[in-house]
Amino acid sequence: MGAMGRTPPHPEVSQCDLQQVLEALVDPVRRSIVTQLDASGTDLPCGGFDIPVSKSTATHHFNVLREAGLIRQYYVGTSRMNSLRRAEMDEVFPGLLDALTRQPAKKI
Amino acid sequence: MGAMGRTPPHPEVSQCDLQQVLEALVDPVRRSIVTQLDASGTDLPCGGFDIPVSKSTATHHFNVLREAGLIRQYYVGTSRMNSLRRAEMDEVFPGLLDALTRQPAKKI
DNA sequence: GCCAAAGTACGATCGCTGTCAAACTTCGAC
DNA sequence: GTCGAAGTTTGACAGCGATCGTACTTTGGC
Repeated sequence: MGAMGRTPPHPEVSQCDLQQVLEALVDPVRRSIVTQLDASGTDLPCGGFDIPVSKSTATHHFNVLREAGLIRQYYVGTSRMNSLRRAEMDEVFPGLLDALTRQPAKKI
Repeated sequence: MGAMGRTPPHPEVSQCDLQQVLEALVDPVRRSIVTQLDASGTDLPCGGFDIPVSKSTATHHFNVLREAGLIRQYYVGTSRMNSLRRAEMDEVFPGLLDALTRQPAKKI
């Protein structure tokens, strides 16, 4: 058991910052990740997304999303699973994710 | 009558792009402009906002907001008035401005 | 006509961030 | 134990965009 076995830090819902959430969502790749998560309705591993970037760049994007409070991450084997914190986000920023995921998920 | 007398180009509501709108709203200064416009309920001249930037920078921000479709601009004397295109935005991106202006307008 | 007020246009700068490749770590399967 | 799959870490790089000062334009008031 090493660093990979521990779950990374997640912000509390109450201390989520709108500015940080917006900066996370303004990137097309990250917004696509959120949209895909929302559409799938299930948790997905990092490799389970259709995004046009390298693995290291993907890692970066997932970190930004997690630090903003948008997703929760946990390990299952070697896979890092990603879960959309939908209900929590709706609680703090009602209507925001609705407004963004309502849009047709454009190809990026 | 010169360049100042003509109204600058405004995008149609139908051709407003979510990505562009998000990029416009992610900047704290611009988001503050939108929030102040929404709160005031009236049109305001460029000089009528509480924003911590120079005049030339302010011009840039207003241009970005206009090109994204968020505000409408027209001249009254030497003043350039700014009007929030609230209803039109609500039509294309329902809930978006609601979610953003609901937040307490933080000091920037 | 002259001047001040309100913005605009133009460069220049500077920091941030998205990107990748390469090397590394961890875990599961065999 | 070896190997491959899945991610991470690190360092480097490139491009964008927010910012400012300065010079300029337009308009209205006197």
